[in-house]
Amino acid sequence: MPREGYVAGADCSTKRGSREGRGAIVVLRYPELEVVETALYEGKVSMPYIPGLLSFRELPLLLGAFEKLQTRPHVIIVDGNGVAHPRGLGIASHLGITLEIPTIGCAKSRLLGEHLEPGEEKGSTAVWTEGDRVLGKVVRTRSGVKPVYVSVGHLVSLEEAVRITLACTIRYRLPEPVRRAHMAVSG
DNA sequence: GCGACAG
DNA sequence: ATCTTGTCGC
Repeated sequence: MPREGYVAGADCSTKRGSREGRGAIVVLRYPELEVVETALYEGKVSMPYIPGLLSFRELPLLLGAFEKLQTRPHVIIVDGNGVAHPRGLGIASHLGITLEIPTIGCAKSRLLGEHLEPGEEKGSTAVWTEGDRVLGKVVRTRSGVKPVYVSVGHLVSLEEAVRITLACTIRYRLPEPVRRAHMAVSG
């Protein structure tokens, strides 16, 4: 990720009791964080949600949204995990490998592993591990608010992942790119 | 058998 | 993820 460029956020939503799903990728100018493009895709999901198999359900929706995108982002922050996965292949990593674009995993809750509670101050982090393996970092993006789980997706270091995540977070818990993508699929 | 479990 | 009212706090 250059000092300046395009950061994107990716997220999905699905209707309950239906196979209808939506995937969105929103591109923002970095470091200004102004939205420059929003791509929304609607399609059917073919799998139920099963912990560890999220990609089978949501990756097609994200790829559908990406195909509509005109701007090629330098990095994509995905709502979900990267290498912090039972097989080391969460949806963020899967998307990055498929597109050959750097990605970061940013989950709202823990799929596996252990960690200490990060400090209450914005910017505080705690190492997130599974046995001897480092899964990522638990990051406090806002003071006094539940932290997010950041992990390497693809072609980015954990340090860069955390740095970019914090640089993209202004006044909400979730980094702007992911928050905008969430708004696009649900709001 | 019991508890955990991204979205 | 989705359902779903009021409520606590800046």
